[in-house]
Amino acid sequence: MKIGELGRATGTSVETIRFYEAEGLLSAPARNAANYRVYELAHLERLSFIKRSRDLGFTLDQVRELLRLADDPGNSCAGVDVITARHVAEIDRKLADLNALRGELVRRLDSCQGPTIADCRIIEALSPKSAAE
Amino acid sequence: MKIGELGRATGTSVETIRFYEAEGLLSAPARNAANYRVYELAHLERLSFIKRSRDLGFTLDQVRELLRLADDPGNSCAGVDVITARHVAEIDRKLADLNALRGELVRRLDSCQGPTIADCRIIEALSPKSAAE
DNA sequence: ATGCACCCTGAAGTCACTATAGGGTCAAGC
DNA sequence: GCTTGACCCTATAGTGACTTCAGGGTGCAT
Repeated sequence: MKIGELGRATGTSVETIRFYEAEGLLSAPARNAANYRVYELAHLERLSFIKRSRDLGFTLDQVRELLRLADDPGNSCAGVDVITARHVAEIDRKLADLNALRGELVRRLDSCQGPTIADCRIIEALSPKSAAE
Repeated sequence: MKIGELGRATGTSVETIRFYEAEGLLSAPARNAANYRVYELAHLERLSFIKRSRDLGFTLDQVRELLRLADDPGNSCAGVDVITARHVAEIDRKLADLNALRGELVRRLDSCQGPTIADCRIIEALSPKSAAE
């Protein structure tokens, strides 16, 4: 399996796969006569794991840790739980921030009536002279 | 007003102010005999505008555009509305993504029962052999 | 032999800062 | 007059997770 196939199979770009190899997340595969990377099933599985973790928003450092934990089936599950719970807490923080942001923006959009900048409530809200806080 | 005062007045770090100057967002102020930057009220107002916009999640490119629009009071307000509406749409996308993510993570956390990795539902969900999709 | 899709390396660019190294300035206190 | 400390300066590199670019090699079909 060449790098392009692996990319298509996992939904990862070729550049990203090479990047993961350089980062030590994915082990360097064998090379054929033309110096092309040749991947085995184990690589596909590993990269799928990485892709899923990234899609769930884990950082590369967290993925590294999850891989380390997953590699030993005797390990306690607690480490995984901790990483996941911490990640959920982080997401909750981001959700709260974004919701607050959205509220402010929509409020400003709704109040914008005049046709020119001089009457624009959004610009007005951003400008220091009308500072509301 | 020196750079440190300006920073305290706007809640911006000294490094960030110099960065904004290098980026062309904030015009270069006069210098005193010691080559220190000396800021006027106009700089404070401009930087406040930038800070507010950034706090609302606009990118520096969007801030640049907002500043350009705000500079001419005769401009149509429509441009500002478009930038803001686009930004709200972007936030909505992020909110949906984060909510979906959170749901998946919590579902996995809740279902994690066994004490070791071998029984861990989170690792299982990340591993390709149990691919659910 | 020519085109095209694919592969390779190494380096630089992205975003919005943050940090670091190595220095100069200024007022207060000894 | 000398030191201490807070402040200021420039230039450069680092962050995360890639992406893009420059400049080339490979493999197969036409």
